Amino acid sequence: MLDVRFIAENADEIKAKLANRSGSYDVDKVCQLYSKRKELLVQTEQRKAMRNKVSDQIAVIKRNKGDATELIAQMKALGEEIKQIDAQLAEIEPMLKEAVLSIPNIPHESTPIGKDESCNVEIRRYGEPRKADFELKPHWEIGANLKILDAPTAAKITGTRFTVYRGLGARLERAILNFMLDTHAQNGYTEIMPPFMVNRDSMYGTGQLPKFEEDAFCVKNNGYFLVPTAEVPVTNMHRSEVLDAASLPLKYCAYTACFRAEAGSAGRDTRGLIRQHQFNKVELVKFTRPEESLNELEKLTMDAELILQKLGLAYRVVSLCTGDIGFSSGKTYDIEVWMPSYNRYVEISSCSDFFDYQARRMNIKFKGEQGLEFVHTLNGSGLAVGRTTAAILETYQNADGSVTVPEALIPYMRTEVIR
RNA sequence: GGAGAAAUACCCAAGUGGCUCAAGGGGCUCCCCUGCUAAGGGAGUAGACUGGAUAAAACUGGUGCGAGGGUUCAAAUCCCUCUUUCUCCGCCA
Repeated sequence: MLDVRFIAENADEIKAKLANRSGSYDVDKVCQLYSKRKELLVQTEQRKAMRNKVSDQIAVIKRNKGDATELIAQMKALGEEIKQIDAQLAEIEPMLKEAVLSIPNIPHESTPIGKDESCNVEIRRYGEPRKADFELKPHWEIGANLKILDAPTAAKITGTRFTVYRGLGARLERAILNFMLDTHAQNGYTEIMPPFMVNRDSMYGTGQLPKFEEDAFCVKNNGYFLVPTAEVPVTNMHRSEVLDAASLPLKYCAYTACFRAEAGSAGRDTRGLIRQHQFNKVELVKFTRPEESLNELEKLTMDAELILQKLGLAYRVVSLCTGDIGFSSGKTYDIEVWMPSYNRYVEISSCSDFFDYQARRMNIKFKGEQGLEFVHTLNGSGLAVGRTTAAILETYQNADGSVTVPEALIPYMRTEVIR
């Protein structure tokens, strides 16, 4: 979230910057509630100061066996006033919080301005899209033919948008995620295996709530949420902490299954591994000093790209425009892998710099030269495993229906061909 | 799931309604003493978050004893709910 005071004092500037985002946001509401709250706060605090002072006097009188009936009566009346004002405050506080939480991050000045994804800017490309002298099949057909991906069985045991991986398919998925974790660990990321369920506070911390509740799965028993991404548990590890400045930047990588309701995407990407209710992902998370965060975003993006390079998959990097970046993000690079069945680049990683937006929301600070400051948080997929599997099957497919295992994965697969 | 105990500052810990706007240790920081080290002596160690005031400060208010409510003129202290930890029982990969 943004600083309430900052919003109140820079309302016009903020409105102008948010106008480049998609959606509309009620900055005025924040300002109104803020000034109302401030007014009430001054009133109640003056009365509390009085009460504290007189209560001390009463204590002295009582100790000297004097009569304080009159003062106690006065304080009783004052207490009623305080209670009334506090009740009004208790009504306004959650409204103000809600209003502030519903304001998204301000796009960074280097984020291209534009209304939707057509205004995203391509930064660089790597590799060549796969070409072949036979007709390339989509991964769901390759997977079904090799009996390594089984959507009908998943539909039977669970429902649509789930997949059963079988045999070398299951091993391929596991090989990819192990390869990703090992590679990131070599680049200085500490491996984390977090809970796959989180509480409500964590969902607020990273911004999935309150606005996007319908996208998440909630467990009926205890109100926990299935993680939509490892970003949620991993970033929240340091919620309400003061980090050791010398330890920054903190770098974590984590594998989790990710669970998404995919509300509003009915009919899109219904075949294959591209859009599932449950998918595997390795996530990269960083906590940095403010002045280093943009540079760390570049490095994080390259760390994610390294996976695709080692796997020999063609991709491009795109800088998302103001209309397309996520709610909490100030700047985002998407990495898009070449997917032959789509005949275009498909998102496989989203690397974002949240600046101090999440840190303020989660109260994560470090002790800097100027005293306590909010850290900057960043994260990016490194990478979505299911989509990587899909890209490998399609890119490395052979005319006979078999799939060559990319060299980097052979130690993990213990075979050179899936047939 | 059941029963009991606990949660106070960096750590340990005292404190059952008003001279506690939290005692005392330890540790840490600085200073004194000393040729150096040890020992000894002194000072500091509740910050954090919010307000008011100011050109900016100095100054000043509120909240803070696991979290949130309540009782009271007044709560670390009494009551309720929740969380976490420990002990025992049950269940269990």
